[in-house]
Amino acid sequence: MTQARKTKTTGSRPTSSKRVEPRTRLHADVRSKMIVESAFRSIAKDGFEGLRTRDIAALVGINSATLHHHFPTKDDLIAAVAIHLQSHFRLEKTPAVAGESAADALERQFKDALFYYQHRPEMIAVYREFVSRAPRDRMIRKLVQQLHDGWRQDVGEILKRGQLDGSFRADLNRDATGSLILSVVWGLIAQVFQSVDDFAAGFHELAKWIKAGQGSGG
Amino acid sequence: MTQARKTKTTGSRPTSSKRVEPRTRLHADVRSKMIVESAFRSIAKDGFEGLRTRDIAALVGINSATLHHHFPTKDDLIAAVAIHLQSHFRLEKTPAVAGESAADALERQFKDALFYYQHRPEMIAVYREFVSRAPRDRMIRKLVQQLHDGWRQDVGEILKRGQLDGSFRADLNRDATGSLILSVVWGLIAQVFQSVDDFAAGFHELAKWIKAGQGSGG
DNA sequence: TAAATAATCAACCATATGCTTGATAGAGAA
DNA sequence: TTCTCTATCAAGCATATGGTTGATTATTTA
Repeated sequence: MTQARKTKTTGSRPTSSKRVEPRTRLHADVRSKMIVESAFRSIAKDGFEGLRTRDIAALVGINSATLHHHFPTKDDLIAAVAIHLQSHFRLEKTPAVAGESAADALERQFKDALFYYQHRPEMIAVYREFVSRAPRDRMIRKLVQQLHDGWRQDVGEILKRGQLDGSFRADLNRDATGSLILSVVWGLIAQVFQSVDDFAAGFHELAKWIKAGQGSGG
Repeated sequence: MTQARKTKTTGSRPTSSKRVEPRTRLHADVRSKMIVESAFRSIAKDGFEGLRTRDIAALVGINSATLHHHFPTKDDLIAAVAIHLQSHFRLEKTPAVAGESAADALERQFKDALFYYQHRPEMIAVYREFVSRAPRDRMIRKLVQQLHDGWRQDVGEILKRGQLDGSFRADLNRDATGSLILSVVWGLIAQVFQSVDDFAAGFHELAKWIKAGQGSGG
C-alpha cells in the first residue's frame, strides 16, 4: 500500500473487439451463500490447510476481489462457515418424538450420528477440522464447545429421564456416561471404528450397560 | 520495507571488522534430530497449517538451506516427525507386568492414556493433527492405522484374557468393546471430556460394565 | 429517466513460502 | 599438515497468497 498508482498506462482498454461476457450479478446474500458453501466443501476435502480464498473464488466463478467484497478477510469467511455448520447440525437433528422412551431417545442419538456419517460426510469432515483447529482459534473453540455442551445436555436429559422412570440403571454416573456417549460418537468421527457395524455394536454394548440390571451395578 | 533492496547501504559489510560467529557444525543425525523435534513442537502448537520450514530452521538456529540439506522436502520432514511420534508411543508405553490381571492390564491402558494427556500433551496434540490429516495423506493414514491397530490388538488381548479367566463378562462383544475403549481414549484426545476426572469416571464406568456380573448381561 | 447503490472485475501489491545455487569452513582421514 | 567430505550459509528464484485499488456496470431508488 501507500504507493502512488496514478499512471495506469497499461492497455486495459481493449479498444473494441473484445468478447465481453455479461456480468452475472447476484444479491449479496445469494452470492455469500455460494461462497460459504464452496468454502465448506473445500474444508471438507482439504482441511483448513488447503483453504485458499482464490480457489474458493474460482470455484464460485467470481473474481477474488469479489470474494473479499463479501468477506473482507479469510477469518470472516471461516466464521461464516462455522455458522453454516452449526445451523445445519441444528436443522438436521431428528426431532424428539412425543412420548418416546428414554431408550428410544438414546437410540435416536445413535441414529443421528450414523445419519451424518453416512449421508453428510462433509459435515463430519468439517466438524473434525474445526475440532482440530479449536485449540488455536478462539472463535472455533467457542463454537465447538457450544456444540458439545448442547449435545451433552441432550444426552444428560435422556439419561436422567431413563433413571427416573426406572428403565436405566439408577447407580449410573450420569455425567461420566454422557461423556462416554459423546466419546463413542467421536470415535466414529475420528474413524477409530473399523466399520459402521463396529460402531453400531459398540454403541449397543454401551446401551446394554446403561439399561442392564436396572437397579444394581457390578 | 517496500524499499528497493539492491543497494544495501546498511552497514552490513563493515569493511573488515565483522564479528563472524564460528559455525557450529553438528553431525547429521544430531542436527536432524534437533530439526525433527522442533517440527514436532511446531505441529503440536500450530498444527500442519502453521508448519513452515523457515520457522523450524529459525527455531533450530540454522539457515533454511541447511534444513533442506537434511530434509530435501517438507514431506520428508513430516515423515520423520511421524516416525518420531510412533517411536515415542512405543517407548513410553508402560510395560506389562508379569502375572498382571486382565483388570489391571485394562487399568494400565487407562493410565497410559492419562499419562500422555497430562505429561506428554505435545504428543497428544501431534497425534490429533495426524489423525486430522490422515484422510488426505497416505503416509500419515498408514501410520495412524498402524497405531490404532496395534492398540486395538493390545486391548483385544486383554479382553480375551479376562474372558478366559472369568474376570470379564463372557458375553461381551469383544471387538465392539475394544473399539469402545479406543473411542473413550479418543474422547480424551479430542477433548470431549470436561476434565480429567470426567475422563476417569467415564473410563471406570466402562470398566465396570466389562467386569460386571461376570457371566450374564442385559 | 436520471441518480445512487453496490456487485463485479482486471491489475496490483507486499509478503510468505518451498526450495536451489554456489561458495565457505569445520572435522576427521591420510 | 594436507586433503576430502559435508554441514552450513547468504542470496536468490519462482510461485503462492491474502488483500487492495479504482474503474465498470447491473440493479434499485428517486
